[in-house]
Amino acid sequence: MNSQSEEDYLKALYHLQMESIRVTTNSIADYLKMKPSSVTDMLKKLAEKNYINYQKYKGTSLSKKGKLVALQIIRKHRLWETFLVEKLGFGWGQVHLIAEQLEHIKSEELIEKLDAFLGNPKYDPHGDPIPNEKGRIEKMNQKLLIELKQNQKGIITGVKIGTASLLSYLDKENIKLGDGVKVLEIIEFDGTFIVEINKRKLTFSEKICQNLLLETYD
Amino acid sequence: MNSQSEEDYLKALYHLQMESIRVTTNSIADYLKMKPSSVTDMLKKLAEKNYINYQKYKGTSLSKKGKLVALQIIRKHRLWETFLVEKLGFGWGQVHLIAEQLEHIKSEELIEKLDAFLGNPKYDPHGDPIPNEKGRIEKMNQKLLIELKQNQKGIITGVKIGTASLLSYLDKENIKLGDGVKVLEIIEFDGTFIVEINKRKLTFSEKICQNLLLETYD
DNA sequence: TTTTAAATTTAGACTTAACTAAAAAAATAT
DNA sequence: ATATTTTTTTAGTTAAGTCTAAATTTAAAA
Repeated sequence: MNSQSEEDYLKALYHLQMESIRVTTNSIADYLKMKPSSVTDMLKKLAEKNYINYQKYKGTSLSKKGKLVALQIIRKHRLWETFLVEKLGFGWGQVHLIAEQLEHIKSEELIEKLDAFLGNPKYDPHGDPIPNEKGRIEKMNQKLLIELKQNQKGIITGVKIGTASLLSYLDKENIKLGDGVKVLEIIEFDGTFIVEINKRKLTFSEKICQNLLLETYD
Repeated sequence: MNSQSEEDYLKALYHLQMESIRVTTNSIADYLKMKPSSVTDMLKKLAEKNYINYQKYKGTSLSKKGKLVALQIIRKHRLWETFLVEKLGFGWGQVHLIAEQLEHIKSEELIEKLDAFLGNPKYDPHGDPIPNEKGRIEKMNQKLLIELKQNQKGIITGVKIGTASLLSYLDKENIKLGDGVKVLEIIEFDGTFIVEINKRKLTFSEKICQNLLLETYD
């Protein structure tokens, strides 16, 4: 059985590995808001348990075993987020901290029953894919809004970075996952997009377009 | 903010206080499967925080403040148990250990939304009352089956002690909360009850009758 | 009432997971 | 190629929550 702390490290490792294969001690410390010396201690422990490949001064990567554990925690996190939004009516932005706690609850059966209760969802409320019990993730054909050309269409599937301020802006404008988007016009001068969502005409800054993920038909 | 361990002690104190007002160090140690010396340490800490009234060698009782915290944890525990049984389809007997973990999740909003989602239930799947946000518990007029006379009727509301073997027996016989019971006959020799439940005639040993709680009409 | 037994507390040790400060290794700049 | 800076590790400390063993207090028995 793994401690909460061990699970947090494995999850962090997984996320940091998305960016670069070799993960440094400092980047983990940054991510988890801890001191590098604490990270070193834990890395030794995780290496001992064969969850990571670790060599002094050389950085770290998840082993197959460690990656599986990380994906199972991410699975739990995303299923709980889905529950909180779909069933309890929380907003996009409010669920992360709670799911961060719930993901550590120990019970295989619980998570499989929760999965079934939610209808075996493939994606969480932020549009991130939910790994299956074996850690498999289904990738989808996603693009950022900013990559689209005039008159192209897509369906909102998530955000690139789930900043609270972005999520609350989307909430306020009543924009949800699954909403269809059509690019009406792109203003060359400043990269602003004029789009249509739910029959409403909206103006998105370049920064917003860099953060909205869409599934496109192409 | 209270630690998980502190919460466990407060909850234990509450349950032990149902039996006798002064709770002894050893009884707590027994209940929590810890050593008495560990209990003493924690009692000092809880006294420091004004959650309990504690005098060396004299036993303990919950303060008003401590009782409220205990009741809020019990509230969470019972709401989660209700969720697990009603929504996820767990059986009576399987939910305790999972709820024991879930009860420590920190979020006022979560628990209020969960409560609403469940339809503000008054009783959990074991028939135990669910305290409200302020720690108020509604008592009901409950009797043990063994207290009934011939021809009296009642509705099953819970069990006195939720032993796994009793719960699984009830599951097997397909006996659920809310089922009506009528006492057809009491065998004087060994205290066996012949009862009718869902139009079926069943024989209950004295021991079972000592553990089945009913709401009666009198 | 004195002795013995049981309950409780104290004292000191251990584990986990954090920390600070200093040493060592690696990377970068001159 | 050497000096300097940055990164990483080591060594030692701390806090929470547990433990064992010994000491103390209270309760029960002779």
